[in-house]
This record gives sequence, structure tokens and C-alpha cells, in this order.
Amino acid sequence: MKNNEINSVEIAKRAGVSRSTVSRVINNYPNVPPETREKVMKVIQQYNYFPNVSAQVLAGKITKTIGLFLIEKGEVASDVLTNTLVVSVIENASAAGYYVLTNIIRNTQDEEAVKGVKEIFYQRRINGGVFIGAANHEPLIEELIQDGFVVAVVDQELKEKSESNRIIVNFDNDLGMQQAVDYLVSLNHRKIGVINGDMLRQSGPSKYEGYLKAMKQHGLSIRPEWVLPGDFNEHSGYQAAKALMEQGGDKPTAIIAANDSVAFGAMKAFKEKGIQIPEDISVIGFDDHPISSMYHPALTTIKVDFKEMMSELTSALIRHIEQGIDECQAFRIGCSLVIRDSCRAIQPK
Amino acid sequence: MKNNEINSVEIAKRAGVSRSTVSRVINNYPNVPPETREKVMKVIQQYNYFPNVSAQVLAGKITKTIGLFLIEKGEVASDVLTNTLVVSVIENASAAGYYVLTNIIRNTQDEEAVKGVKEIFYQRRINGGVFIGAANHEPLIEELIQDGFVVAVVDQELKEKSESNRIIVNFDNDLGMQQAVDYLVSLNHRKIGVINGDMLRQSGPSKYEGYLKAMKQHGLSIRPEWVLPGDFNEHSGYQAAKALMEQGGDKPTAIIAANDSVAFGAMKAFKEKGIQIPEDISVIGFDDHPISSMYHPALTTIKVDFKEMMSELTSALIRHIEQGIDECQAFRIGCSLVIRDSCRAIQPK
DNA sequence: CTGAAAGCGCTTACAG
DNA sequence: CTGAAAGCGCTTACAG
Repeated sequence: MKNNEINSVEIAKRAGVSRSTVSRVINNYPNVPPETREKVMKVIQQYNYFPNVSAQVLAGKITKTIGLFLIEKGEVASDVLTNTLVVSVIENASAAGYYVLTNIIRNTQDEEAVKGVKEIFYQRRINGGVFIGAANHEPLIEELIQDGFVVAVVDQELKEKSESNRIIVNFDNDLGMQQAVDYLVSLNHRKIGVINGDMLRQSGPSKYEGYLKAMKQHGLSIRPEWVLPGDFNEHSGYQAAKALMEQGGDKPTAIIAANDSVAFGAMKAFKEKGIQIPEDISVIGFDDHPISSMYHPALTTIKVDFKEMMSELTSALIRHIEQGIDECQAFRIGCSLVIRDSCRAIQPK
Repeated sequence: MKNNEINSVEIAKRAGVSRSTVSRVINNYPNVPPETREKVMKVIQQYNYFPNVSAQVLAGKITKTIGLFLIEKGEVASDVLTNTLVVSVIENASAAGYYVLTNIIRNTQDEEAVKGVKEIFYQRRINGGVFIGAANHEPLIEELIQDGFVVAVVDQELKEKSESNRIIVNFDNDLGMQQAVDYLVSLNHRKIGVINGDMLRQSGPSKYEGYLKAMKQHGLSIRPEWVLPGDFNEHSGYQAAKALMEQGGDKPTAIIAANDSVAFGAMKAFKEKGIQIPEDISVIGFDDHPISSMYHPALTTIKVDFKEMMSELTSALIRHIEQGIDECQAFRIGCSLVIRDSCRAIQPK
């Protein structure tokens, strides 16, 4: 009925050895002869004994737990993509024998929330942390890094010289936007607008800059009124497209959205006004969201590998925890154009 | 650079008190005068000190961590609903000051996986666990309960006499199926088929029995060939609907699906064969999945409150951990009919 | 009100 | 190869 309270002393007694030896067996020390090992293992299994993890950690072992911090402004983290990221981290961690302590932070301005995060690190509940959805140079993260904790962050700018306990992974947003612009240009588009993402996150400005660069490269002019603000979510895409339609004057023939959710929102707004896609306007997204292929019209987008991203990040974190890497690890994940039905070729002029 | 290594001894020294007093302050003991408390608190804050959680646990405090175990046969836990459940648990737990250690179990037949789960309990990493997606009477869970661990399970049958460390929450599937049948009957349907869920889970048979009971109550006969096997996922709904169409003879005028995912699959299969919903067949789901209202046609379904479910479950678990409830806690969450566009009235005959 | 001390269950140099 | 012992950082009766 009561859960087993057996400890290493009892195991030692029953196996006729000292606690030291039990510990050596558990920790796979080389200097214990097979017979002794077996004798001890038998008792361990018989009593279903697992060492108390708190005692192990207190005695100097690592926790084998990483923290996963999801920063989602106000809203619930209930989109498919976030889910994929979370599950990826858990899968990768658990394959390496690590546990994941998951936390949701609604607002990094909330002192309580920030304190909660720090607490987890300082209390030594975890050996390192993964942050998803953080603003670029988020102060909380910078502080944690200054304090020497190992932190792996999605979507952060890499500085020239960086601490060894900082791990960063980004998508190649520059390349992605280049691919998007190239494709649209190949379809004879010259009037190309953009709906930006959250400019506080690294991917926001980085995508925008990629767009600017690619446009310039093709000798195309940027029309300020075709550069719309957004926030990586559907609602902001909807708002941006509405704003675009409401303004007078010339209209772009194609729109690049900072991500697929933004594209969905924009397409919804266009449809509501009777503007057809791709007949009246071409739309291209970024991410290749699971819904994109099922959307009507199926969304042309820049595909990106989220699972690879989280796999790199998690592995790097665990590598650092176990081996103490002494330089900043930074990764850039590639991307590729997926052509579907939301863009069409127009007459060159 | 290096993270702070300060401990209670240092705090005590700097505050001019003993470690005992520091501990008393941290644990809010009543017998420490305000001045002493303040003096100590000041030093604690100044040094950004958080007690080492392993030491606390080893000394007898509870971990304030619960385990979240998602059992998802083979597939990745990437559907919106699972996500809602996970996030709900995390939110509820963290509101109570608890952390959540999330785990994904692919297969409860996998010995390694089972061992991993037990380890987490025996190691004292957590004070209790929440299981989602388990088969009814899952042996792993039974074993944990026998060993005295506090376990909260979604979708399990409640036995007459149950252990105090077992916490159960179910939807009122009986009522839900009754509502579904009643509604269809009110639309003059008499030929009502059903696509079942996973019969190894409590909700599988319980929904089916609810259907049988309601049908009988209306004096309607059950046609065995209109009772299709399923598995709570879209694919199984698709298969079931296909099988139904392929069989000769009379066809039902309405189908009740074990959940909305199953309904989506079935509707997809119907559409592919040119069978229109609700013109040719009425379909009703169960859950009110986030997609249901956006589906075409919008799905009529039995709405169920997942957040309430997880909130009850998590609160009960924490209540047990902290106060040691001495009887089994079981909850049943209600449900209600949401009428949308996938069912229509037919001519009475 | 407060300190000294035992104890939580492990690991790991240190001897032998 | 193996045991005795110190130490990890806390909490909590026990005295006073």
C-alpha cells in the first residue's frame, strides 16, 4: 500500500556490501567485479529500488531535467506549431534521458512570472533551459546567461562574441525571403508588398531585411505603403490586409506574409472583400504550417523544418550540460520554397 | 559569470542569525519577530538566494512538481485538443505553485517506457501524476496506485470501492449520447448508426452503451451493420464511413461519431463519394473540437468542457498531495448539444 | 524567540 | 576491489 521506502543502506545490507558499492553499481563504475555487480543488481531489481533523485543531485549529480519556457503574449499556447515545438523538445530530451519541466510565461513584463523562471534555475530544478517565443535580447534571458546558466533560445540575434552558455537557433530568414521574392519575380511580379511579423523578435526584422535586400537585388522599389505591420498571428494579417485595401492608390500584385498564420488572416480579409487569390493578388507565406496545404487556395510558402530546429537546439543544450562546451553554439536551419496555388504568373509589363 | 552558489549558511552569517532562523523565515514560521524576518529577507533578496530544492526535498518538503503523462499510441501528440489538455494542466498547476514534468508515452507495452514512468515516481521527482489517453484499467496506473502514489486519470471507470489515492474524471458520455440520439429523433431519424471510439478506453464502451440505451428508450432497433468500429481519430472515421458505404443494403439516415475527429474522417469519406451532408446523411460528433465550427458543413456536436475537466483533475491532485484526502475523488463533467449544420430534419415515416 | 545538532539519501575522494 | 566517513544544503524537533 505505502510506496516503497527502501534506500541504499537497505539494499547494501541485503546484498551484503557497503553503500559505497551499491552506489558504484548504480553509477556503473568500472572497478566493481561482475559477480558483485550482479549480486547487487539482483537485490535492486527485487526491491524495485530507484535512487532518490534529490539525494543524488545534492551529492553532486546533475538533475537530468531541462526547463522549457514558452513565452506566449497573453494568449493560450494552443496552436499546432507551438505544439510541435513542445513535443519535439520533449522527445529529443527524453531520448537523451532528460526530463522536461514545462512552463508557460504569459508576459515577460510580469515580475512574478520572471521571478518564477529565475527560481527554477536558482533552485537547481533544471540543468538548463529552452526558450521559445522570446523577444530578441529578452532581459530575463540575458540575466540568466550572465548568471552562468545554460540557455538555448529560438529566434535570437547572434552577437559577434558570445558567452559559451548561450545557444541559439534561427531559420535562414534571409534566404527564405530571397526565395519568396525570386519566385514572385519569376512570375513577373514587380509590385510586391510585405506584411511584417513581430519586430521585437529576431525573425521580424530579419525577414523584413531579407525582403528589402532581395527587392533591391532585383531592382524593385519598395513602396512604404505596401509594408504593413503585423505580429505573426492571423489577426494581424487580417488587419494588415484590410488596411491595405482601405488605402487608396496603386495596389501590389503580390504579398509576402511574415508567416503562414499572417497569410491566412490576409487571405481571409481579401476573400471577404471579393478579392480572389491568386487571380487578383498572389500571396506567399513562411513556415509551411500544417494547415497550409489544406487551405483554400493551398498556400505557397517557404517551408522550414521545426523539428530539426528543436532537435539541434535540444541536443546542443544537453551536450553543453554534459560536456561543458566552451563556446557559443549557434545554428541556422535552411528553408525551401513550396509551390502551391496561392500565386500566379501575371503579364510582364 | 558563474551562477550564484550562496547557501543558507552564508545568508545566516550575513544576516547575523543561525541557519535555523533563515529556514524559519523562508518557510514562514510564525515564531519569528518581524524585525528578524525583515533583516533576513533583506539579505536573501540582496543575494538573490533561493533554497536548493533538492536539499529541501531531501529534508522532507514536497517537490511541488507533478508529472504529466500523455499516452499517444505511436503518433505524435500534435492535435489541438491534446494541446489544450496539456496547457490546462500546466496552467492550473502553476497557479497553485506546482511545476509540471511532461512526458510522452508512445506505447504502454514498451517496457522501457513503463520503467521510465515508474522511475519518475520512485525517484521522488514528482508528488503525483496525471495520465491522459490511458486505456481503462491500464496496468501501469494500477500498479502505481497500489504502490501508494497519487494518480489522477482522465477517462477511467470508477469501481465501487476505490483507493484514496486514485482520482478520476470522466465526461458524462451517457448523457451526451442521449442528447445526440434525442436530437436526431426529434429530426425524425430512426435509422441511426454509430462509429465507435477506442473500446479499450473507458469512453469507448461508455459512449456506445449510452447510444444503445438511448436507442432502446426511443424504441429504435440497433442494426449491427450500422455499428462501426473506430479509434477516436480521423482516419478511423474515414475507414468506417467507407466500410459503411461499401456494404450493400439499407443505409442509416444519421450517424453518431464517437468524437469530432471521427466525424471529420467520416464526412471526408462521404464527400468523396458524392454523398452530401446533411442532405443525404446527418452526422453528429462529440467534443466540440475547435475546428468543428469552421468545418464545412459546420459540425453539430456534443460539447464538452476540456478545460473544466483538467482544472478539476489538477486541483484534486494537488489537494490530495497537500492535504491527504482519504477517499477516492471522482468527477463527471457535463455536456451539451451544439446545433450547427451537419444534421437535417427528414420526412417522418 | 533562537541556536546546536541530527537527519534526509546519496556520492566520492581517501585509505587500505 | 571495497568500506568508513565526509559532505551536499536544507528542515525540524529539542533545548533553553
